[in-house]
Amino acid sequence: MTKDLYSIPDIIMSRLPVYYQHLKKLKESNKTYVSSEELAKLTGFSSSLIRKDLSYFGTFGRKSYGYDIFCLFQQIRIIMGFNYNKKIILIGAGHLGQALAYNKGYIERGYKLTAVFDKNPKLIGLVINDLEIKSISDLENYLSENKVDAAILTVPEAAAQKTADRLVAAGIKAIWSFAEVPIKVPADVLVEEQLINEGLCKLSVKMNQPRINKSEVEEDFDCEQK
Amino acid sequence: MTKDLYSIPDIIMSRLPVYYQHLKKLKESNKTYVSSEELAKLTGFSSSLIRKDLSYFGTFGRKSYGYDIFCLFQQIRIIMGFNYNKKIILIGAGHLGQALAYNKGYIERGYKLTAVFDKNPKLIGLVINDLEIKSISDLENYLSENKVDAAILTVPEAAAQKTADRLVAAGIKAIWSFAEVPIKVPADVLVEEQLINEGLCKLSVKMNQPRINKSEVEEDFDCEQK
DNA sequence: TAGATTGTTAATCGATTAACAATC
DNA sequence: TAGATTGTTAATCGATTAACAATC
Repeated sequence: MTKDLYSIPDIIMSRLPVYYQHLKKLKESNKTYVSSEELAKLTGFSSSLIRKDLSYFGTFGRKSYGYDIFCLFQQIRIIMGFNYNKKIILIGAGHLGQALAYNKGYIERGYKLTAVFDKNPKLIGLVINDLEIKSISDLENYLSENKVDAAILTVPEAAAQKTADRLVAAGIKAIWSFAEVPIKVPADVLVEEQLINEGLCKLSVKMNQPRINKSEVEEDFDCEQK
Repeated sequence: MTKDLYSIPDIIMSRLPVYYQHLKKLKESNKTYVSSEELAKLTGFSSSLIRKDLSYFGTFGRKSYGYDIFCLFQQIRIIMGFNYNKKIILIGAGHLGQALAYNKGYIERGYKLTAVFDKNPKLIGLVINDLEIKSISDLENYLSENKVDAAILTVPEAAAQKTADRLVAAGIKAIWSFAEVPIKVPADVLVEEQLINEGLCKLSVKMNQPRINKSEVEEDFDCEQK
C-alpha cells in the first residue's frame, strides 16, 4: 500500500536521483532483486535508511529476497514525474547552451527539447542537434503558439534576470537556470538553480581539509574584527 | 577567534557556495555590512541558521551593523580553498567538455585548466580556449611531467570507469566526474559526481507535486507486490 | 539614548540508526 | 528447516529555531 506521496520529505526526494541512477544500472544486469545492503554499498547510504526511504513509496521488498529492481525503478520514475511528457526550451546557445542541446538526458526523464533561442545573429539559423536556433525576439510569439512546460536558461549573467522576467511574463512556470547569479521570480514559478561550479567548490573544500586541519588559516587572514 | 575549522559539518559546508554566490554579488554593491536578516531573504535560510553557520568561521559580525561583507567573503574563500592554487585537466572534449573548457569559474576558485585530452583524432590538435587538445594516449606522459591536482571527466559513459582508472593509476587524487554512471575509485581519491541532469530531476519532481497530490499514482502503476 | 543586530543557549524538531519480530 | 532480509518501532543523534542577553 502506497502512502501519501505528497508528504515525502525533501531530504528523501533529494536521494531519489541517486537511487534512480543505481537502479538504472542494476536493471541492465541479470539480477531481479537487490537488497538494501547491496544498495547501501552502492549509494553510501545506510541499509536502514534505504529501507526507511523505500517504505515511503510502497512495498516492493520481499522478505529474504530484497527489492524488485524493475518495480522500484518504475515507481521512482513515477514519483519523479518522468512518465509525464513535458516540453522544454533552451535560451542561450553559447558553449554551455550547445552542450545542453546535445544532452541525452531529456527523453528518459520525460522532457522533449522543442526550441533553442539566442540573441546573437551569427548563431540564429544554425542547426544544433536538429534544432534551428531561433531569434530571442521570437520568444513571446513562440510561447503564445506552443505549450511549453519549462525553460533552460544559459544566457550570460548580465542578461539572466531580464530573460527570466520575459519567460515569466510569457507564462513559463519552471526554469532550470545555469546563470551564476541568483534570479528572482514570483512565488508560483519554480526555479532550479544549477550552480555548475558547485562541484568545483566541493572538490576544493575536500582537497583543502588536510591543509585547513594544520590550521594555517588564521595566519593567512588579517581581516578579523577586533 | 576562529574555531577548529576541521569540525565544520558537511551540511554547513554545503551552504558555503550559496553564501559565496550572494556575498560576491553583495561585494559589488556599495554596502559594507549585511545583516543575517538580509542574507536570510537572499538565501532562503533562516537568519538564526545563518548566524549559527557564520559563527563557525569567526566573528565577523558587529552588533547592530551586521557582517562585514568583504571579510566574510574572504574567509569563505579561505575555507573553500579558493586562495590555494590548483591545476586541473579536462578529459573528453565533446560538447560538454568544450563547454567546460570555456567555463569562467576556474580562476576565482583557484583552479587553472592546464590541458585538454580526447581520444578522437578529429579533435586532437584543435585549439579550444587557447588549449590544444592532446591525445589521450599522452595522458600518462603528461601527468608524469606535470603536477596536476584534479581532473574533469567528460568522456562517454562507456569509457568513464576505464578513464578514471587510468587517472588514478597516474596519481590523480581528485576527479570531477560528469559521467552519468557512478565510478569507483580507491578510498584516498576524491570523486565529485556532477549529475548534470539532477536539476532536471528536481524540476520534474516539483512540477509533478500537484498531480501526485491528486494521487493518480497508484492507478498508473500495476507493479505492486501482492 | 533607543534601536538594531549579533552570538549563543536551550528547546524543538526532524532525520538516522539500531534492533528485532515477521516471514519468505 | 535455517538463513536472509524486509518493514517498522523506539532510541539516538544532529540540525534548526526561538529567544534573549550583550552591546554597538
